[in-house]
Amino acid sequence: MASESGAPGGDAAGAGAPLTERGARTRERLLTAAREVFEERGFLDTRVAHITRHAKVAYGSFYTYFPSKEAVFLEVADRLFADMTQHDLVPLEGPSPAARVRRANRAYYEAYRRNAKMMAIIEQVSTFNVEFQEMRRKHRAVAVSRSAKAIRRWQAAGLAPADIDPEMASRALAAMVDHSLYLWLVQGEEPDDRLLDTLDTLSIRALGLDP
Amino acid sequence: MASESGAPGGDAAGAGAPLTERGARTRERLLTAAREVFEERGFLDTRVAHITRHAKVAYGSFYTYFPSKEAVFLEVADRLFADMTQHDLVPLEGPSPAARVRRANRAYYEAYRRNAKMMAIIEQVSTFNVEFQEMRRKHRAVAVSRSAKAIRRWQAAGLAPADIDPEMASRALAAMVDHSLYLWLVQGEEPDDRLLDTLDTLSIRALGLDP
Amino acid sequence: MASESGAPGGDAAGAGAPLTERGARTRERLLTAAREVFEERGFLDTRVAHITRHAKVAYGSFYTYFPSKEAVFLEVADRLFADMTQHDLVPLEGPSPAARVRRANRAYYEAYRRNAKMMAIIEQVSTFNVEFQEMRRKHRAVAVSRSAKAIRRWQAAGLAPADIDPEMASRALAAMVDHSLYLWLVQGEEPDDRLLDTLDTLSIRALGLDP
Amino acid sequence: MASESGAPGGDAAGAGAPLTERGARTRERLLTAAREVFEERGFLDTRVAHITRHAKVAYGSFYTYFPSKEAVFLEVADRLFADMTQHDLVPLEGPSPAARVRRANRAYYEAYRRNAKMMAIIEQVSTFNVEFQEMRRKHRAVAVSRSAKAIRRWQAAGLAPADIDPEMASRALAAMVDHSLYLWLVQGEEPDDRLLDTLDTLSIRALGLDP
DNA sequence: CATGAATGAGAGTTCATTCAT
DNA sequence: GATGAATGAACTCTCATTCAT
Repeated sequence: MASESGAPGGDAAGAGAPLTERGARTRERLLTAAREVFEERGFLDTRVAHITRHAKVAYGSFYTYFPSKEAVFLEVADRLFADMTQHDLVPLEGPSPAARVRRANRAYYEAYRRNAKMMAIIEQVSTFNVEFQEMRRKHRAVAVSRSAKAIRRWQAAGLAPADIDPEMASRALAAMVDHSLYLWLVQGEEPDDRLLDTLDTLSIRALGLDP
Repeated sequence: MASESGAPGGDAAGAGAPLTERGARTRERLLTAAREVFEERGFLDTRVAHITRHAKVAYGSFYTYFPSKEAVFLEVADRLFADMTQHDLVPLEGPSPAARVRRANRAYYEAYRRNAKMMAIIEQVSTFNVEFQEMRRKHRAVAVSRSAKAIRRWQAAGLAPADIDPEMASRALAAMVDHSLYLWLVQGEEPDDRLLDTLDTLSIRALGLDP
Repeated sequence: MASESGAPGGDAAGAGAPLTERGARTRERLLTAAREVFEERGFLDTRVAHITRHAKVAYGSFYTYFPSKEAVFLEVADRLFADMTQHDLVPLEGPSPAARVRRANRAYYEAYRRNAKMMAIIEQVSTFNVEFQEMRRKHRAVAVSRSAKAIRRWQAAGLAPADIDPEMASRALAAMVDHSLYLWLVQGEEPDDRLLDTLDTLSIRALGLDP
Repeated sequence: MASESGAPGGDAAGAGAPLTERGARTRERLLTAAREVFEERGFLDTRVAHITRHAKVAYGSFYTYFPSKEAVFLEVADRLFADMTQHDLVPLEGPSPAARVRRANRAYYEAYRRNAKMMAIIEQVSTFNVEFQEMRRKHRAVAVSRSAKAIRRWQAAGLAPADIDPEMASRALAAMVDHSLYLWLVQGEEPDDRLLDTLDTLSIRALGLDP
């Protein structure tokens, strides 16, 4: 599956990976073009012809590298998720739980803003493509369980109240941040920069952390 | 708003409201069938033929009452929103802010569960239909401003901390509840009934209410 | 055939003629509306619904009086031809052949102008409806043979050169007048009132008449 | 003008000019088939499927080269007009005005007879397609102004009476010839070879030329 | 007679995918 | 590999005509 093989050379696409230098370049051009076109028109309104035209590649060449429109999208999304979860790799150790919540929220916000257009399309595809839903579910699960682990640690250290369910709380708060950003940055809900502060404050209060 | 233009009596282009009893029945059959088919297959995979077959009317009869697939959907969604927001009309006066938050969350949950399948489709359509996005935005705005007003009242009464932005907080918490239910009831995220309690607890804590 | 039964009460339409006073009025309303709508939108773009709406009559009532869209059109055209050929009945005796040519041309022009919109539609229908072509052919034949007879008389009286074929000449000159008016009044060819004088002059010269 | 936008090389919306030899052949097959089918069934009764079947190509291939039925028709008509006006390029210098009128009439007659079936369809389309009306108007204007210039020259040389309006006269006579041929060759008016001679004679007499 | 709903055979157009060169 | 033509199953919407009330 694409989520396991983000790097070129994997067998994500189902079509033979390019062996030559030239092939690799063409494939790359198609991927870049695909992302740009998807962002511009959405998945549904994107035609394979749009992608090849944008990539300045022959129509037929598309199918040399990708077995279908879904396949390119999956790979584009894969790269995006790599970018989105990169911040998680940053050492989460820091001065205080509250500070770390704030930092994580901001990092996610930055990543979201950077990829807002694709996030919109990802949301779109998630509504009808089961394979893709599964991919998202996995990504979410990883993030949620990481947060849950942190909460559990804080509870053990007496920094967070014990009556909170770590899994459920991280699921709910992730949903809050994620969807708030979606409504703001994708659906164009009236922008308001107080929102970010509010998300921090609510998260911290909800978890009973010392601000 | 859709409830004014989509309802019988409007003069949507090319389709008219039925003038006879019989026509009204056919229209109703189509609406019911439409909802059932949409729930079954999603908006994109629904064909007008599916709807008419399900309603046991001729293909062409569909266009006697609706100018397009989008139009029936809008009307189906309109009815759904009416049902979803009905609970808001319940008097919000109650024993305590925390109790009222719980009650509102539960009411929303019940409504969501009742309409989960359609909510999925509504999410789908929202990702590509601008007109429909606007309709949802308005519904959200109404709900959010109502919650904000409540928060403001509680702040004035000293029942909630003053440093919370009522608008932003209600936006964020609505997003939390809404999206958590979406991931659970629509996307099939591993079900867990602790989630509901967690949503209540987090909401109440986040708002600094006395549990 | 419609051309033989222009008056209500004939069996032109194939549907029973109206027996009651009320029926006659409805039928009349439909005929008037039909003409107006045909003139406005052309035959092809006219829908039966347009006609009934315009006549403020129920959709189904149309088929009480006319078996098809073609049938109303035929009857509308029939009335029009009656108006167009009325002027032929005016005694053609006059001071001189040239004067009579002029008078006939002007009379035709007046009639054409009066009915220009319908003439356009008639031309349209003639291009695909064989039955209708035949109707027009008959009308033309009558007019042409009448003119031919006049030319023959003038030849016998020494007022026109004998080397002209009366039938062919009247066919050709009728075509000239008819089509010139068509291009002018229907196709919107740059209007020019010198055209009428030219038609007279050319007709008279072509027939070798003393102006 | 159609000859600029309809011809290969234009970028008519949705359809492109073939880039390969093979594509050019397919396009040509479609054009030929289109003309044959149009002649056989008329514009209105022609289906795209008829054309593709006749050309032995897949249904969809039609839309590789033409954006619509109208578009092929425009291009077929364009080619026809090129053929119809070819004779105008023949040097008009000749023994006498009368002889040149005769020659022009005969050349037009030959062209008309060669293309009679398509002329019928062109007439049909002209009655409802505005774009196409404009195209015909332009072609007519060119032909008429050329004749008018000749008449003017003859008047200057004293070969034609000065009281004739050259523009109007050439419009009227063109209408006469055109429509007479139309009624004969298209509408199947009783054929008569005296008609051609009569058209010559009337034209010459009408213009006051020395036979 | 009047009314308006019901019918369903088309027709044009799209576009992912396959294939020939 | 690259190129672009070829394919044809869908799908939506129209509208003359028929029918039930």
